[in-house]
Amino acid sequence: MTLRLYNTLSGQVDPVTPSDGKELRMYACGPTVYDYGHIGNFRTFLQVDVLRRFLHLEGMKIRHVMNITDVDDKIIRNAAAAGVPIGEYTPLYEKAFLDDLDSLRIERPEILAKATDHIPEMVQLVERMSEAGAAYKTGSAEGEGASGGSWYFRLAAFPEYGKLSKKDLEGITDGARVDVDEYEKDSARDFALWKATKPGETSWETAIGTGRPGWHLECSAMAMKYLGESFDLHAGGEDLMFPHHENEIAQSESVTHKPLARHWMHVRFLLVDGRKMSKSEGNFYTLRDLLLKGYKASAIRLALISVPYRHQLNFTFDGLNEATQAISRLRTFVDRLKKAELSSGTTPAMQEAAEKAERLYFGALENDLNTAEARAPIFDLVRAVNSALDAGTILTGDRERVLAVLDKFDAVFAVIADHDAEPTRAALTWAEEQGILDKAAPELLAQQGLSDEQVDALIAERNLARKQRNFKRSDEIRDELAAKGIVIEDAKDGVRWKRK
RNA sequence: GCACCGGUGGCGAAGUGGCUAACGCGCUGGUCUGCAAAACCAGUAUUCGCGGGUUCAAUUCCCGCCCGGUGCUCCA
Repeated sequence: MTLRLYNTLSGQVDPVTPSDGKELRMYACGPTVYDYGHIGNFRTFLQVDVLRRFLHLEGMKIRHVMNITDVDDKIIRNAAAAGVPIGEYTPLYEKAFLDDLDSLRIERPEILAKATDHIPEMVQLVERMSEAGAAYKTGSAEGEGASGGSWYFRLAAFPEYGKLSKKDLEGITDGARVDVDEYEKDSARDFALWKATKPGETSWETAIGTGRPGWHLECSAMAMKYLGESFDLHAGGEDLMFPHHENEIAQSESVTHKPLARHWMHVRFLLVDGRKMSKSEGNFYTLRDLLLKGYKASAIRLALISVPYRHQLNFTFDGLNEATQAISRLRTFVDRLKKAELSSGTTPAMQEAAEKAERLYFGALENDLNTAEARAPIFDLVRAVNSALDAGTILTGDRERVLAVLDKFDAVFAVIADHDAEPTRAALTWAEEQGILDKAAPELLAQQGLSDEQVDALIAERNLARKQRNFKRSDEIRDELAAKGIVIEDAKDGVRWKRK
């Protein structure tokens, strides 16, 4: 009954447990808010969401910290290009990021920590590293009252460097592909902790000089502030393993001499159409791009979580369509089951089917979050129950049991309960504000323009036509609605419709 | 170049040293329907990149090759 998760540090699948026996303390690297998030970003955040949702489902308490990097080179560059200070530039993208999390039903971490709110903690950490002989300052302005000068981490002071990514430092020659002595580093591989700034650049005046933090510093400082010097789990995209996480370890452990995190989880990158996603390849998609193309947030979520986190996911529009259909099947099923008229009682067959599905579902997720395997028993159950509904061999107690299993599925997958209207509407509103409404799918716009009342009116007209056996007119109406993304189902107990 | 991951039906994707190789999507036929849709049933991989080896037995282990991807540099 415990999640076992691959641990990059140990190289094996280890149980995930809170070291204090009460609350799991985890840190997951968040975004740099300089642009809108793309599906690659969200695959990682989504898989971390699957992790935390499953831990919750298994009854674990979590304290999850995520950083928001709101100062770095790209932000400074983009803000300068836009002609605004970074403090005016980043809030826009920070809000966009949080809105996108909501769209994808990614639960908010307990603590969101912004880099610029934690400069004192970072400065303090540099001071501790300096005392430990792991950090040094360079630059011509060195000396009393010096404001310039950058701080670097002295790799030579941390022999364990490379233990996470299993890199052999011996094999990496100094200066091989590193900027050569840009700031007079002792060793070319030493990394920046604190960057000296030129006059006019964004900077903070601190005890260690005037400048701005290096990227790796914030995560060490904030993780330790909120989670302690040693915590349970640290997660992020595979690219962060080296150098980012390796550097976090070096910064923290060189002063604490304790493992920063016991367990390290890394989410694999995705491909798009079989290639690495990049703007130059033309296969680069933000969440908003996809919503405007008419894909539902739930379908995007399912497509991005259905391949286990340690496997490369090949993202395609076929895959998105598949996810759309799969969700439709699940929602149609739940709807049907809830509305079915059943007699009271339970049947052994249904109870057993539900029990089996639940057992296999939990087993698959406990085994390194195998989301692909976890889906299978749920669909098996859906088929079995649909069959029973057809045959009339299911009772009210069975329904309760089956719905309870589906709830546990949705507690992690979060795709059955329909929250799709709002993200789509928000994306359209945003597109309008940006003046890019022409990028939206025509069907989407048509559907938005059709109110429930209008649909009901057309369906009433169609019902009348059908009663008069005027099938030509009734089919016309059905086609008309279909063109606007409305699907009609003539069931025994009446007509149902839904927005596609 | 060095290192790592993967190649399973039309597509996506699990899985295991030996029962009929999950599940989803798609497609074909049937039931139901005015026709559809939904749902159910049946069919859809004599076979798991190629070659060799280990084994009573390999898709699953080992070796080689081919192909795809990734890391070694900012990147989720």
